[in-house]
Amino acid sequence: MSVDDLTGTTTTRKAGRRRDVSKDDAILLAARELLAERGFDGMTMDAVADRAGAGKATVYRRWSSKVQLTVDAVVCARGVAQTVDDIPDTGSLRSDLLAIRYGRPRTDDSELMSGLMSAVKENPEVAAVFHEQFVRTRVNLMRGLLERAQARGEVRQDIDLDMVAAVAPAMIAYRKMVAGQRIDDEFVVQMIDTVILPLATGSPATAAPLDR
Amino acid sequence: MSVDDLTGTTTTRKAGRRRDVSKDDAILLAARELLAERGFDGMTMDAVADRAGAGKATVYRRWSSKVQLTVDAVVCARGVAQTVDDIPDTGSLRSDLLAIRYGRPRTDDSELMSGLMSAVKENPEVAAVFHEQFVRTRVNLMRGLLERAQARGEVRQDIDLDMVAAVAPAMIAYRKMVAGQRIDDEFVVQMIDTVILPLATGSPATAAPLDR
DNA sequence: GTAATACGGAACTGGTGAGTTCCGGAACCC
DNA sequence: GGGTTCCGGAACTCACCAGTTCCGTATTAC
Repeated sequence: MSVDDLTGTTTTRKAGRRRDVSKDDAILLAARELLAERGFDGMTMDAVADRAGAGKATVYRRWSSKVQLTVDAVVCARGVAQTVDDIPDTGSLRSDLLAIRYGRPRTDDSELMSGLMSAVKENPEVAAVFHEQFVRTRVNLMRGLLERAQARGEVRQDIDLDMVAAVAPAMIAYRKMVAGQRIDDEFVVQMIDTVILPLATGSPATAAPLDR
Repeated sequence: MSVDDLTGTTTTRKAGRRRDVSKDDAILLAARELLAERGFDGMTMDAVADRAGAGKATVYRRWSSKVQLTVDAVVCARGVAQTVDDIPDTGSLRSDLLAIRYGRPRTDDSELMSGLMSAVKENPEVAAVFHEQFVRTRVNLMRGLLERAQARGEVRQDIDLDMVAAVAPAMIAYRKMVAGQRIDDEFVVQMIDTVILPLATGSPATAAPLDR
């Protein structure tokens, strides 16, 4: 017996080897990588354990099923820029939009996204976390930036915010997952200049204020 | 022996029960339905045979593998409106766009599309027919309509045709497959009026010329 | 009729993957 | 050291599914 937890209640400090918490991260990372590389069906629990340098028993000691592990892995993959507040107000919508892209040090999560698609169809639990992570967050961010630009008087008042906010996420997801093409800077800049800005500001094709 | 084919050459008319060609269609239809309902992985050959009222042996007598059957099923699912020429020139881009939707008696193929996504990732043969059927065709159609409207002077000359042509397919695919929402007339009309037309014509939000 | 072929259905093979169990060993508390 | 818990690894069960084979029957040409 020992008194060692923060609430001050008496607990039993269990004897024996303690669980190696660093393995949690290794397993989650392996799961994310395999999800991105091979998709949900292609991600086998053996492969996850192998890549994490763990035994399959260790994985199942911490997560009760493949679905639970998948959900946790995706939840823990949170990107950097979640809300409007994470993007400093640069004073111009164009710069704000470009700034999103540079707040991304982590593993390309559009891969993760397409890897999850198959699981979304048949698993409501995965679908829920997927929707929260990859749909709501992105559209909300776009919407926030548009509203901020509207407040600055940069963007028309009469646009359909929800519709316009969905354009960029849709085009990026489409190019990546459906058309199977890369999302490079060139595409993103071109899309912002020829679609998003004209739509938001109502001005012509925004003849390239080239700052790159 | 008998002389019965159209070229007049002597052929051997085989004895025995003849292959029931109507079963080809039944099998292809069953495959398409199951593909749409359960996706590629969820479509089992047993289920296809069952639904078609055929034995599995009969299916394999006609298609050598699940992949081949899938490819044929998708190829045979061709929609009605393939090219610009199938859409009569109504004189207005808005009407042209709305006309696309009404040339569609067949089973909702956005379901088919999302059901195929998983197979696209890992099967190049499926990916090729998918791309031809669901990507190239749609963007080309959009591009054709835009060019026609440009020739009428209805659409700005300085827009990025490829980019703008991709917007509608992207938003529809995104809403359906990623966001998991329905594609109803309301959404399509709203998208046309608040995104596509403003983008193409450069005019404001096209204050609803309501003709429906 | 007879031989040939297609049919539906069922049984079968072989591979794969989720989840479980067991082992010898390592880490920890007392 | 002794008891306890975790570890990696391997072997296992169980279910599912692609593809094959076989059977009794139906259809056709001769």
